[in-house]
Amino acid sequence: MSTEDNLLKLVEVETPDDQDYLLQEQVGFILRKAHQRHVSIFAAHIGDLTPPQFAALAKLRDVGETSQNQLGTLIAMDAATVKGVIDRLKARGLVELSKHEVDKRRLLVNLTAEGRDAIERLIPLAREITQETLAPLSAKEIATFMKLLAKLA
Amino acid sequence: MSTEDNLLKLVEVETPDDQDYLLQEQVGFILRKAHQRHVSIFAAHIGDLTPPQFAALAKLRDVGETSQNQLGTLIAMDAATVKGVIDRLKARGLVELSKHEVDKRRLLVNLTAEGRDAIERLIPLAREITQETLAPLSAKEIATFMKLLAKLA
DNA sequence: TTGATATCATTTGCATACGAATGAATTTTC
DNA sequence: GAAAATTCATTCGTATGCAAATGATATCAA
Repeated sequence: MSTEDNLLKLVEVETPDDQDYLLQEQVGFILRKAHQRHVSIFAAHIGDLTPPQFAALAKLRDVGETSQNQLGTLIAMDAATVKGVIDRLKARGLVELSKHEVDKRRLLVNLTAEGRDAIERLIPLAREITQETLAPLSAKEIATFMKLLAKLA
Repeated sequence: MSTEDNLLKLVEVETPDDQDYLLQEQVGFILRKAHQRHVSIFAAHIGDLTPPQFAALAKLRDVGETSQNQLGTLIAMDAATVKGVIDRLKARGLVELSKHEVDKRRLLVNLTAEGRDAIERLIPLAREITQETLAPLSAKEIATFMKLLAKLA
């Protein structure tokens, strides 16, 4: 290999050609597709609730009554988004709202009896959703993948 | 360990307790967060274009003129979604639309000169976005993660 | 104590994302 | 070649998702 060839190769390594950019190989693009697939699997198992709605119910079950904002933090939703989700759950009678006695800014959210029934009933289906989402991977691959995915989230 | 303990353990393995369900450990939830983080990184590098808009431009650069539907397939967007994306790109003069001469159903989409300039200019930034998204992982971990993620998408 | 800051919630505006319904054009099938 | 099925695109309705602006309340600091 000539000196010029080596120089060319060096340049190539440090400033990749635009031809090299393949959308289908970028993390962001594949991440978006993987998420889409999961949402689709979710909808096939749980038709009458969205993943964010489910997340709100599941988290309320874990922590009990909290403020709307705090719930948003726990399920990674900003204030504007969580409001819409809670509004819809309230309209369906799955959660109830009340005012914080001391701090009048806070809007407390809690499961209703019906909401509690719903989330208990749905958790087994959620397990299936997780399983089906991970079905293309072996048990060992799942462990590896979850560890790395967690680092990126 | 007593026979009863063993029985209990067996039952537990096959029908996990609802207490075991932790939202923060479910693929779907973490996938959503990882995607959110990526979008946030994207926005920090490329403020005037969204990831779907970028995907449309990048794919048009790869394949040249295509129908709107075909483009949607290539970038994993349904017909309704891709229409909105293309409408906005058209309004900004980055793509142009024309009718297919033979098949009158099809709406052809292509980059304008400005659109081509834009995508060429943005690709280096997109490389940085990919790098920053994957920054929490080592080179070896990146290879493993991308392989497994691709299986899920 | 009051003035500055921070927090909680709401609203508006914009951009995906997708199911379902519709209409137009093409292809398949018999 | 006509009927049936398919494909392409649009529209509508609903649901995230987030930035930015606003208002109410709470906390901090001088």
